[in-house]
Amino acid sequence: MKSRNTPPAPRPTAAFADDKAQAGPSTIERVARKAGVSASTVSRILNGTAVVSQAKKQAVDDAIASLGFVPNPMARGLAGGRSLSVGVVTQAIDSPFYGAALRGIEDALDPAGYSPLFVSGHWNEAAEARCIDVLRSRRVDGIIVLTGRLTDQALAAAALSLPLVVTGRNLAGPGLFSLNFDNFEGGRQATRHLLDLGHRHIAFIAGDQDHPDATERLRGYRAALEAAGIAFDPKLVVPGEYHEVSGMMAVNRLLEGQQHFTAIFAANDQMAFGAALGLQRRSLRVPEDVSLVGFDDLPTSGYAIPPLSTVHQPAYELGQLAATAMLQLLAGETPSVEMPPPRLVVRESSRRMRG
Amino acid sequence: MKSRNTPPAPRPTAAFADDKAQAGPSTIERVARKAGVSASTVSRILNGTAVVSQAKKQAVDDAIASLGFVPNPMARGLAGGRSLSVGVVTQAIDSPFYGAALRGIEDALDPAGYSPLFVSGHWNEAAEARCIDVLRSRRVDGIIVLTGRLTDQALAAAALSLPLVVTGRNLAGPGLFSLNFDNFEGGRQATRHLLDLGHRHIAFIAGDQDHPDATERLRGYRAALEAAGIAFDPKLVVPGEYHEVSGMMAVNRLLEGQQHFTAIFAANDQMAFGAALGLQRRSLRVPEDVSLVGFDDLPTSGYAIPPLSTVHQPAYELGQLAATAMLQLLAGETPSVEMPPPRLVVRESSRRMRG
DNA sequence: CTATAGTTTGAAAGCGCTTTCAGAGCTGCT
DNA sequence: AGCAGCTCTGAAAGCGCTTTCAAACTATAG
Repeated sequence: MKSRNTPPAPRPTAAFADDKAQAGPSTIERVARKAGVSASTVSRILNGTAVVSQAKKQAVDDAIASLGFVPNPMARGLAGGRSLSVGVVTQAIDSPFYGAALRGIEDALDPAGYSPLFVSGHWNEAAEARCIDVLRSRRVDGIIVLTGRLTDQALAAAALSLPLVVTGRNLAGPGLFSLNFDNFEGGRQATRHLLDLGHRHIAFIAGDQDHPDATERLRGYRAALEAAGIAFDPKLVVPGEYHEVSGMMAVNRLLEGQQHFTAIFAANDQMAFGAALGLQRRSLRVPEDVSLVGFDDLPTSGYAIPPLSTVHQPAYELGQLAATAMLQLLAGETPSVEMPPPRLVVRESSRRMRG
Repeated sequence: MKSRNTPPAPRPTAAFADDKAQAGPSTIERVARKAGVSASTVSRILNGTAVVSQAKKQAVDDAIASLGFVPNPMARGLAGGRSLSVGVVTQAIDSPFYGAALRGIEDALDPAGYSPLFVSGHWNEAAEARCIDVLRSRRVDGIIVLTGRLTDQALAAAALSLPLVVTGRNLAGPGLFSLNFDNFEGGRQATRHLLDLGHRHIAFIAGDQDHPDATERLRGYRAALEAAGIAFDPKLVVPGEYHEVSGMMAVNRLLEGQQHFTAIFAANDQMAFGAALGLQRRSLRVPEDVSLVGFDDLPTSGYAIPPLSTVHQPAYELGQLAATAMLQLLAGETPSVEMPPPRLVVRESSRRMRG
């Protein structure tokens, strides 16, 4: 039979045809031999690629079990042209918000045999672009981008060569799916809540205006105000950058600007914490003097002092849904997932206006 | 030249020997052809495996650049028997503490060409054991276990087949390295700080006693007390479970037990936050009525109300060091990294005893 | 009982790389 | 000049799997 070139006598790779459980790591070949079939058949059973007689299937299953065989993902990837892994570009793996999302992704991908590959973009466009390259070089089958700063075009371009799911945008295209939380509605609900409590002078600590989430939340704030017949006052809106310090500085700015307000809506919880601290430093109490509402509902928000009223963002579900959408994309289907609506969680940082 | 078997005419795989930049993804073969050398030479240059003449190296480098060639990690892994990836078992990818450590790992592994594979064990022994299996099935080259509940034997056993670095233990063995923070000293410093402020009745909210970290912190507390000539009072020690609620319940327990105390040392920041909330609910102010010290120094601890005095744990560095140790293990060296000593960060939750 | 259309199976090629192995060029010595 | 001892390079085998392709059966029809 096969007779490759003879010159350098091929060394005997598997000299003995014994199917004793020799120490070496089990290969598909070993399983095949033990079950008395060919490697192709084992592969077919493993992947459900073709019909195989019941008898052989049983024999192979037994052999797999007794050998404790686990297919080598690298060989699989190389031969099959797929890596069974999906890349995840996150902004900060150490943020409480993204952490939960990552867990959701992990949990949704696992049952499908896919595994996530996390890389962090540190809120930086160039770094994110690099992340995409890294992931591509690792031959991932698809990429999930959690929010981020990349331009829509950059994303669309990436989607040309690889299925892509992105959160925090509204984008569509071939091999591209986006999953967006209703930030507008969330902002509206938070503001509406303060309005319902009788507040008329509500300050807003905004997030980075380059970001759709941030601008949407602001839009929600304005919409609620408008619906209540209250004029929008730009002086009550101060910029922030989504972290604690900027919340604190925003409060200082508000106070130094002599603005009158009885409530603050911060575009995320971290800024709300900073704001609370800033208020405390000026001897203003939450919620006695100022009501405070955040956005995100971080795991710790319920234990802040005082426990923070906030708009719940289902980070874990977001991750799950993104991963599910990716699996659908990978299967050639059109994703059919949808984000749950925003939900306000009222705790103790907001209360009815005195008086 | 070579004449494989003729029967089923081998289809022409690369019929033309043109080195025009054909669309297909670039392979080492294409680079070789373009540079006018053999694939082996390219591989040698890529890996620095052998000396290659300067001229050829230059030609190859140019070819690589112009083709934008990136080696396929799967082929590499398959051929080389290494995956260039290291598994990381974390407890909760969404915990602020672990998140920072993961970032440290990522940063340290990257320059060496290795990439991390994160899986979470959810503080559950069985889940962690499964994680190890998953990682093994993904053919990682080594595993880093961040704390966790696995027994020392289980870890030692795993280390037999794969280099292993584990944090929060003191273990050693072939292919096993452990990296431990000095929790005893941290506990001592925190307690000592309260003692220095004049407190004599210091309660301790303990962590899970199955955990070395927790018991060590308790030991530090006792040691500091003893050094100050104060008798240890078991009634001032209440159990907790490292999360906010348990801190709150601990305070309730203390108060309901009519214990007299003017300060609390919580075995981690999350419990300290819970304790602060519990105190507030009983109208006790921090630090006016009760001083509070935590342990960990989470990113948010500086923005809590009041900003928390705590023992700083260098989570990011921990990750970096663990990864560095892993790289050394992988290189066959004996790891030579060491954890920085504990450092107390004094903020506003602790103050001198009145009177 | 033979031609025909399915089924089920195995051989072998190949995924893109690493790593022997041996040959080709040189150098320096006798 | 002749040969040992280097250094540098290419051919080819092989990592463990998937996937044609064709052979071997089996069932159905003529």
